[in-house]
Amino acid sequence: MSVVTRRDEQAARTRERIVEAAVDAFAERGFRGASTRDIASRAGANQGLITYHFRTKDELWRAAADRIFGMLRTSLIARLASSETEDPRERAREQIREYVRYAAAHPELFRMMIEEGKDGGERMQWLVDTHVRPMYDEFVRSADLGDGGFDSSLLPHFHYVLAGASSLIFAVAPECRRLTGLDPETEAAVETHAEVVARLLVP
Amino acid sequence: MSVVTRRDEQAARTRERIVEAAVDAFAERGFRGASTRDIASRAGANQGLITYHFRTKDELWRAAADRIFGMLRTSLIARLASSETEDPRERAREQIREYVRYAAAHPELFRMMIEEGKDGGERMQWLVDTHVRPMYDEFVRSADLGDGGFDSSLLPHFHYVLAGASSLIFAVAPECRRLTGLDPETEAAVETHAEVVARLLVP
DNA sequence: GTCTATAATTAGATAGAC
DNA sequence: GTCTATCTAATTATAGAC
Repeated sequence: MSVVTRRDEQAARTRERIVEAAVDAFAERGFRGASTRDIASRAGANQGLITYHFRTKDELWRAAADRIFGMLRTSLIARLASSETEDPRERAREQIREYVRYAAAHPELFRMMIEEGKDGGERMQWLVDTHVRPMYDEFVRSADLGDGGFDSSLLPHFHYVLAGASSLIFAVAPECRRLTGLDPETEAAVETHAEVVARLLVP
Repeated sequence: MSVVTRRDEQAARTRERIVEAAVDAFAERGFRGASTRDIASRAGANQGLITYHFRTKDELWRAAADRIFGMLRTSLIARLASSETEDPRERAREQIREYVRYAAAHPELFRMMIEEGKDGGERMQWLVDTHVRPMYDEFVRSADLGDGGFDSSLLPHFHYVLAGASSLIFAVAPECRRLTGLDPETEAAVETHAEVVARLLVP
């Protein structure tokens, strides 16, 4: 049947570069603000290639979203498996710390959630159904186990408290630097933020 | 000198309508995503009028930002003055609840902070210097007084934890509805969220 | 002051050479 | 596969009639 040629590999690499450039561009400027010409330029490729590999800007956006959320999922799963402590509260804290560390390393995710979540458009619906709901279900499950189960009607509130408290400082890192003088992207700041959030949510 | 004519009043009302439409449009779509034609259309006015009243899209954006942050400031000051409890911790909680209520009523503010704070552009710098820093200074002052003063290097973290935890659920209300079934814009949900945030931050 | 008409850019998508 | 050239539509800002 099909044979993987050198040309196929080169094309796959080009496609990858475009997706990575798209992740950055969409996170920085949003769907409308990012232009396919700019994305192609960042990837060192031609604008026509975007049409060739992805057909439309919308499909390119979906490929970028797949990449962002796929990375989060594998990262969280890896850490969950390697947890060593027995105390359920300390385990919950470590999970929160890991979530904060990911938010620091990948502010794109939070920016994309805000960008699309604020309106009820098709991209938001696709994002929720495809990527956010599986993660939210996991959050609900671990919250139920971890704390002996509190009023489940509070879970949506806790979810958005956790997400907002963990991510905002990294999503607006340039603002944080100018406003407070603190660079939230240093490792020390990330660990401090992780500890603050973990201790507030699991006292 | 100058006399306020009926025509002046009409012009002032037109200007106001344009500013209000701009607040909505910029919050929904960001600076790039919002078009002056759309803003004029929402205001029931002509696109040429934006140039007449504001010269550029950038100046219109500044007028919209002035309006958003001006409303927050007057709202918070009014509530601070009317506080009745003596217990400093309960006073701090009431302040947080009021912040959450404002975030619920005006998700535009949070959306604008994210939209501009994520890059280091001129609009972010103007926004921080003009509107955010005075509010942050007030936050630092009241945090020092309220809790007998903790490590001040943690203040930036607490600030962004408070802002993110309070605002995210309302900033992405359509997503919240689809993901969890909860409509965060109902009064009951707002009060629940206010209580959750206040109790987490001031146990 | 408010409007219409339009100039100058820039966008996403297409066609076709190589 | 990758590129250049181009089409159509939408953008901000301007010019000028009323």
